[in-house]
Amino acid sequence: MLEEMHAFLQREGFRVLTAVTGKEALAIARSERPDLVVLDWMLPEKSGIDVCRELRQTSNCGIIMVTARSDESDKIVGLEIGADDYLTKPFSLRELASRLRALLRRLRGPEDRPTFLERDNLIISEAKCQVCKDGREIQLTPTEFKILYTLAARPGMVFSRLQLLKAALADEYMGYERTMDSHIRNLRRKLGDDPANPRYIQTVYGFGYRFGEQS
Amino acid sequence: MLEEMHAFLQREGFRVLTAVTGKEALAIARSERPDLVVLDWMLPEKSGIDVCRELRQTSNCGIIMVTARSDESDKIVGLEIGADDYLTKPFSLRELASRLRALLRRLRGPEDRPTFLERDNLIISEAKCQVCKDGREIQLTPTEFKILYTLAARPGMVFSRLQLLKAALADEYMGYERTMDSHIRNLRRKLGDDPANPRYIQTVYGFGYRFGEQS
DNA sequence: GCGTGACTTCATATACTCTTGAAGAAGTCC
DNA sequence: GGACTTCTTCAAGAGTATATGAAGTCACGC
Repeated sequence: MLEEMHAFLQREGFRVLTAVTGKEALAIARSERPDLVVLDWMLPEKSGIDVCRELRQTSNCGIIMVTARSDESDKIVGLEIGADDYLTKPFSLRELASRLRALLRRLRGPEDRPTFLERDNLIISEAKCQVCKDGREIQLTPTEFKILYTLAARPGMVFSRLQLLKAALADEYMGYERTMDSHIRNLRRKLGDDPANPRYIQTVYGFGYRFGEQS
Repeated sequence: MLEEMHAFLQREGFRVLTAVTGKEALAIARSERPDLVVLDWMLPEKSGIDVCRELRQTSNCGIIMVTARSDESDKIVGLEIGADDYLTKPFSLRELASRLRALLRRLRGPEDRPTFLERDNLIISEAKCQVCKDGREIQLTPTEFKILYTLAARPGMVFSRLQLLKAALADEYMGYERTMDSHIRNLRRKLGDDPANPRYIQTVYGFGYRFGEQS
């Protein structure tokens, strides 16, 4: 079964390493640092559960447990102990591959941002670098766009002026912090935001700015 | 079944919102931005698959599909389209809860450091620079916020006035120590803390202040 | 070159926060 | 209870942060 799985996953485009015992698995995981681990519950020398627990102490990799034990309580133990998914034999290899890909997507997750954000009556499209309000396009400069996108990606979260400048321009930006005030002013004007009571870009005195959470 | 699930997950500590149609689900997801979505394949008006696809365009939330269709190809479609997990009916609610928790663990990501503190009926969010009591936001000044955060990060630990001033303002603060008394007074007033018998910010005579331990 | 648009800086007005000290209340110790 | 220390309260002035308009710098295409 191990060989079958190895061959199939390799054909699906994964780079696969295998181990026969729990000890071996841990050793390989430590040296090779895989993105994903497929773990059988029943292993010689060390149970899959123990391997899972030990792995979790040093690694954030995705773990899918695979086993013949279909008891509900076993599944729950596996999941609570740190596994991301739990498959009961028999299962299809294609399903395993799909679950691995889904998990991988999640692991890589936070980086790949959605291609557009919809907030209130604004649509912010990263792919097109364009912003629409009520269906009408608003012309923004590149810097303004990046600032707005950074803010709108996490509504309610407060960003300092420096954080925003670093996000919008170079990461090593070392200029005048008040520059951000000007960009914010221009953004608010273009978005039709009332500075006294802003709907989109709100000032957080002493900290910076945030994108307003709609209620 | 919807009601049963709602009740069970609520008992497990999740805050649950429900929708009966796909359209409704999308509307709620957009306005409430849930961390997790449990999605049935068969929905009136819009299929779970469509909802999943649309959700993924704007949201990075965890999605578990739940369905009576146990076809391998259905599972694979669901997973490839953006769902994180796929459960076939009948399934146990306890397993669902475990899978939700596993997914949540993954969503919250590698930075295991929580960005907010929850004390008693207060929620102190560092990312949002905002404090809520009983769900209502309390407006604090930057200094007040930093003092409260410092205290609440270590309940029961006593901080001297100077320590708190250095934490909240510059580390080289060299002013009048009694300044802290004013900030504490303002904080207690805003938090609704009775100075004679404070619940949150307690005076330690001769030493300083501490955040009250609750248990 | 010159004009244009994008970004930055500056000066000023305005808004908000922090600090201060003194008086009185509360706590501690003998 | 008395003497002493420490804490709370208060309001006004000093101090700091933000908004805004205008002007300066820079790169790019014509």
